Amino acid sequence: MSEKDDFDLQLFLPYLLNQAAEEASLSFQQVYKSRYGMLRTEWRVLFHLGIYGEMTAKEIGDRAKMHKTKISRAVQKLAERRFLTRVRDDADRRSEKLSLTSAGRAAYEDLRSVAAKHDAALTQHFGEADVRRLRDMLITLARS
Amino acid sequence: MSEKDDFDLQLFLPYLLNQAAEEASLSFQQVYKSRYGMLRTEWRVLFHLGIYGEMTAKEIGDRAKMHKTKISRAVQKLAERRFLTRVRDDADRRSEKLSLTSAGRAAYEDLRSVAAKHDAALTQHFGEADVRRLRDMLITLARS
DNA sequence: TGGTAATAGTTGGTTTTGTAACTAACAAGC
DNA sequence: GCTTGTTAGTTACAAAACCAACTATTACCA
Repeated sequence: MSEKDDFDLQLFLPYLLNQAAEEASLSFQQVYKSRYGMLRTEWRVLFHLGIYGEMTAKEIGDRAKMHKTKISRAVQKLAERRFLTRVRDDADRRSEKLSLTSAGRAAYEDLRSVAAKHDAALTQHFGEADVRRLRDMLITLARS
Repeated sequence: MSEKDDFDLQLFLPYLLNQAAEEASLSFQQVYKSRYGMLRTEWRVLFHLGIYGEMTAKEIGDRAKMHKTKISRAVQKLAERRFLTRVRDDADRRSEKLSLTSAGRAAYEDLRSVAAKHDAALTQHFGEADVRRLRDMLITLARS
């Protein structure tokens, strides 16, 4: 029928955020998928180790708000591909210290530069102040 | 290792958008899931029909950028629950005109009011101009 | 200490998604 | 009309996510 409802789905923040997130992730996804056969959780783990150095699965999960089963499987994949090594933590033998191998670091550095370029491309049409404000608001929304 | 990398993952737009989208969707998700046992694709289809009235699966998919298999499954679920009816289109007998039943409309109206309140809650800490600019930028990102 | 509870991480089974092939209907050119 | 190509929607199989139960270890505390 043609009577249009007044609710604007396109402006509903959860919907809009999702559409933007999906679109924004697409081109980067193609790179880490085609170049390294990675999934989203895997590049995220890779990046955490690349950026922060040695971490445990728990620490990564806390920081990225990802469930431990996702992390566990991503770590397995990355370990199989020799992108990271796992060393039992002597201070707490339940957990393992994860860190990148040189192959892992090379992959990270490659993807990091792709990510930086991609981010710049995404924001190039906006003013600098707007982009700063956008990120601020997104951070606030992500924390709430 | 403790040398911190300079790349800031928390500011990387695809990552940040995803975190914000997930967080922002959470409370609304709890409602449509607990109250109607729906999945994301299902409330989206419901909303499209609620807002725009009679549509075909194709039209919904185009507008929401969702794959036709997702739509097909969501439509099946909603039809089983008697939230919508499917009438073969005589002008093009491959497709079906979908529209909400009164039960479907009631569910839509209920969720629409939840959505509106939720959206207001999400944006309440920002200024009006900022929210407008945020939505504009997200729309741009979603389209690119 | 010893016993209970909490935590790090893994595994198994179910649900959901993604992909490709399929059916039925339409379209266009000859 | 007939052939070839396209499109709407479904289905089947594979990949991935989700959730709950499990092991091993540590923490708490009487």
